[in-house]
Amino acid sequence: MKKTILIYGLSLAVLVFLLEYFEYRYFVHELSTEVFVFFIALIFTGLGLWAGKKLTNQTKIESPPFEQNEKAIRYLKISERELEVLELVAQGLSNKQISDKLFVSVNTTKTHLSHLYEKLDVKRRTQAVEKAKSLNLIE
Amino acid sequence: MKKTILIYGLSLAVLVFLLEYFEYRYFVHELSTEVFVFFIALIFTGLGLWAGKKLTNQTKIESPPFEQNEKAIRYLKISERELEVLELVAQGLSNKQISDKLFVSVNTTKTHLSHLYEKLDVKRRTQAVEKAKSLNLIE
DNA sequence: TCAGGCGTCACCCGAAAGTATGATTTTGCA
DNA sequence: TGCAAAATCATACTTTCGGGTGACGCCTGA
Repeated sequence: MKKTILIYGLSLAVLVFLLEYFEYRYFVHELSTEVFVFFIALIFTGLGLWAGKKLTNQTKIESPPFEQNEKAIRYLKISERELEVLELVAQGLSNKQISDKLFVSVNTTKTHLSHLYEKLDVKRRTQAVEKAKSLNLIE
Repeated sequence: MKKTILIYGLSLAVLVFLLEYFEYRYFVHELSTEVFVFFIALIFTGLGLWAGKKLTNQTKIESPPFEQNEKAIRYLKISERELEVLELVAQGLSNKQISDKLFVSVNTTKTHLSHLYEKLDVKRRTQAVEKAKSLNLIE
């Protein structure tokens, strides 16, 4: 980001300098002002395109990692443990497998899930996963 | 896309015309060439940025739609009906709801699902959805 | 200090999901 | 036309889920 802006600024300065230099020394008598302006326009359009690409690319790499995540989780009052269970459910694990992974009993997992269903306002685990993903709670 | 290019071209033409017009008539004696070039650079950088944004946005809307979809489905020998069931499962519907939606009995839905599990090499519906999405079979 | 949230666990029960097997009809293709 | 795959349904059985209820210890903030 900073680098992009820096490069853009430098290019701008250098180009302005060069163009003026050549304008004064050689071109002004041979080329019309239209052509001069055209080249400047062309070059800076290119620079704009390049800078735009850089900037949008960066925001596209930086933005995907959640945002609403935390906010929504807090709003829904979903606890740490519940979120862990939710993530494992989303991976397609059974209650038993989740329980083993978290070193708790199946009953505990089921309790967490019940609370999750209530908070997410769903009835089944598949719906919970669906909703959680759409809310960017997980993945 | 075409519209973007058209607008860009028109803006370019109009600006070049205007700038030259003003340059000759009024500015050339009051403003330095540096300032003139600066404004042109600024304006065309903006145009470049704008055009770039438009173009990248379009490619981002056009590219996502599946590719491996069909190929993978054929490879896994997943039938029409099975795919329908799979999609409904991914939406979090129960076997009963799916059956009602497809006007078949719950047993039929379960049969389709069994076949799906076998073809996808999974044991549960949540895993099936997980795998199907990662293979771009659905969504 | 006490209420309330969190995490843990248990038991019960009914519903949903999944397995296994077999049968019939439809359909596409050789 | 005939066969294989697909689609349909059924019956029976097992496993997993999910709901409801209650309980216990821990920690935190009022």
